Amino acid sequence: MRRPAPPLHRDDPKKEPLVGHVKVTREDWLNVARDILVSDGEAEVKVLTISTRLEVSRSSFYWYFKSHKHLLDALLDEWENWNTRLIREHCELPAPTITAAVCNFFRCFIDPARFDQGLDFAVREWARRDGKVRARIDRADSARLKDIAAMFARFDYSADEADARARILYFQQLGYHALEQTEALEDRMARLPHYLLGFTGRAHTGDECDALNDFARAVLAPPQE
Amino acid sequence: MRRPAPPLHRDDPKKEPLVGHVKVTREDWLNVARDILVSDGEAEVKVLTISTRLEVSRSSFYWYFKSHKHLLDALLDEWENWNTRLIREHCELPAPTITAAVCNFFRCFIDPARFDQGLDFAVREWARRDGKVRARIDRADSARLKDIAAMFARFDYSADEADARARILYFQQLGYHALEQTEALEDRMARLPHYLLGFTGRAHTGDECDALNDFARAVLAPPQE
DNA sequence: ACCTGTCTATACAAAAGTGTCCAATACTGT
DNA sequence: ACAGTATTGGACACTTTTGTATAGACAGGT
Repeated sequence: MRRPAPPLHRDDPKKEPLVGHVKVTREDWLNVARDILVSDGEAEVKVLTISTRLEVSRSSFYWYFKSHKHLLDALLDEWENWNTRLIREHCELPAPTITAAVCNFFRCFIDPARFDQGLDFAVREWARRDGKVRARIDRADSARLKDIAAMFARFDYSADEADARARILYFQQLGYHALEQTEALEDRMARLPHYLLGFTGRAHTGDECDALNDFARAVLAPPQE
Repeated sequence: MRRPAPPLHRDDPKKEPLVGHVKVTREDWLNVARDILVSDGEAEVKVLTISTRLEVSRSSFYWYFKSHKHLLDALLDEWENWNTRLIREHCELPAPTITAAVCNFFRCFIDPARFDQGLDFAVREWARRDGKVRARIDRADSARLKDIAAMFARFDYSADEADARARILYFQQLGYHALEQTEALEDRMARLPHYLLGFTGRAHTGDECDALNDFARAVLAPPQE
């Protein structure tokens, strides 16, 4: 049914003879794919779009990646390894006080060369329509919370207290929206000690606006009785 | 080039004769489309998907909507009218004090039957890859901020102070992520008075963790000098 | 000069999605 | 029951996108 392709000739003399043409690598495909993922979302990560931006033929893609799905998997691997490892490293930095340690944690997010917030949010959005991605997000969140809790535990907070403060810090960083999308995390937030609930934004029933007063105090101060 | 379709017969006796078959309306198409928009994002709002869920033929769609694009436009109109009007109405509710008025504002978001946060975020995500949607989001944000500022102004805050507090309240409600996606709003946040910047999360450079202490005080208290 | 492995281009196939046409069907009023 | 209108289904055309087959181009070693 399928005829063999006719012989091909590079018969367009106007076309650059590839002199000085920088070779496209697997990394290039990944980088452009990641850019599109962050700026336009997973649905826009298309083989044709990337190949056009790289100015190579679409089919070259299949030399580097088995399929479109394998590219997306590679992006996910990259994201999970990089972002989660960065948080762990920042949490493990030596610090004289818990306040200094929390500041180290913040620095991880402030420097765009470190933690890639855009990528993290893009993956979170992706997870909304893909259960497997959601599972990886949840796993990554668990790992990160564990690392942050370990940071508090180094300064003699009890396991429970360290855990609660880790959730608050992480939530504050991700913002309300990320939490909305991550049911597993949301469930954990719902079980926070009552006196720490105020500034999570969940306790704003109208009578408790004042509860927001306690952000830094609640995170850094010793536990109440 | 196109042959006329052969005559058709409903020749499958197993098929329900549509007795008791509730007629599908334009509203039904819109409702399912909105559900998919909220749960899976704009890219998944497809004619075939909706028609399958409604258990009608795909082509029936074109009786109610001129095209796929017209459906998306209708969803956008719905969103803009409903959510923005709700915020205005809550801001205009009579209240004895500014604290009570802010609590009214919060109620709008707490009750899921009122403001549809999921829809708002879905539209914000959509806006990331569509300039026209972004323009409508920005217009809606401006209108909402104006309404919130008017609420503060009713309690004798100056125009500038009312405006600053409106931005803080609205930002707190949308969360960090929504702000990230809305350049116009972000630009306005950057021009807030310095003494109100602390708890926006933008000032966490490490030395200023304590600045978060002032949430309710900054929003509700009289201006500092 | 020739071979070999690596990368790229063209052609083809197939699937999914949108939009159009028209006949079939359901509903409404008489 | 009948006619006319509103709504739906089936076939088709077109586009976008993924995936496959195979030949061409190129660089380095022999």
